[in-house]
Amino acid sequence: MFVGVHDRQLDPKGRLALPASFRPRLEPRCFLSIGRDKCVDILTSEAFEAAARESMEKVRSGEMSLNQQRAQASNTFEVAIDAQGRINIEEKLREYAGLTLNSRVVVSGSFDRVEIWEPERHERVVLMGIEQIAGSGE
Amino acid sequence: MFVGVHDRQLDPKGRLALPASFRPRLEPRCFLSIGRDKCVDILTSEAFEAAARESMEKVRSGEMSLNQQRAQASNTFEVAIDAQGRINIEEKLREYAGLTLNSRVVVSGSFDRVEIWEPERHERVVLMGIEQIAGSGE
DNA sequence: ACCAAAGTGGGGAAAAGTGGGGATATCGTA
DNA sequence: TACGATATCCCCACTTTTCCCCACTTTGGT
Repeated sequence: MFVGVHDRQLDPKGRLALPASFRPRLEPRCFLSIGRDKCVDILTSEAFEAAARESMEKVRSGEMSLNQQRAQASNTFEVAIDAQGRINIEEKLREYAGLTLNSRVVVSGSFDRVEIWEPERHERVVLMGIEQIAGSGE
Repeated sequence: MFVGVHDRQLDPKGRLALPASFRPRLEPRCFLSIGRDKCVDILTSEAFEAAARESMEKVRSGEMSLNQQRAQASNTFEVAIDAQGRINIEEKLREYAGLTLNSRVVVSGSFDRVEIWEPERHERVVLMGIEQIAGSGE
């Protein structure tokens, strides 16, 4: 399970150093995709394979449209992890999540996957989540 | 699995450089065919063989007409990949998908196959797919 | 205070993408 | 059948991008 948040610098070349504790499960390669609420998802190879198979099965059975499969596949990128534990984040994904070169980003564990966030956006969604947790006890 | 989108130039001779990450699975030769929604499908030899066998089986069992098989076969072309990783796209397929010589095209992974699109058309189908994904969560 | 590990930045080599020239094959026509 | 025109394929060359490697800085632990 992936947990915890980590502040990171997105370097001028679009590279991001993964938290050391996440690396063993993501190496040697992982999959980046657009996540819900404008973040970038990092999936392990296993998780991606399972998701892709599930989609193809749903298309075959008519539960999912071909365009949905196309959207999912064209917004997913296979990336290698370099010797320093970094990945490249494609321009398309950076744009989707509002990530700027040469600035701070938040890398956040979310149990079954890792998410990359623009810091302010992340703070907002976490605050909303905390309020819901606190409120639910009353 | 094939994932990701890649912008490419269709050169004056009708040649298209395949994304390097797709090549190992498509070499030394692959099959081009008319795809759904006016795109060109690229199939691996294995995927093509499987599709052809399935069609023949369906014709035998009466699920598919002989004319459908004829249409499928006559719109499929076996193509070689040159030393630079490029394929030739037949005029017939270019016309079907609205691809123009000397202009940009989109090469898009779709898990089990690769698709070649006229850029605007591709953007439209992906947007439709995203809307359907977003809508299905409610 | 030192050492080890993690994070950050940049330069250079290698690969990917793109365009074009020329040899070879194919077809039509004289 | 010979010839010319056309198309196809193969190879070479240039440009751009990517990625691999090295090195410095920072952090945390002993």
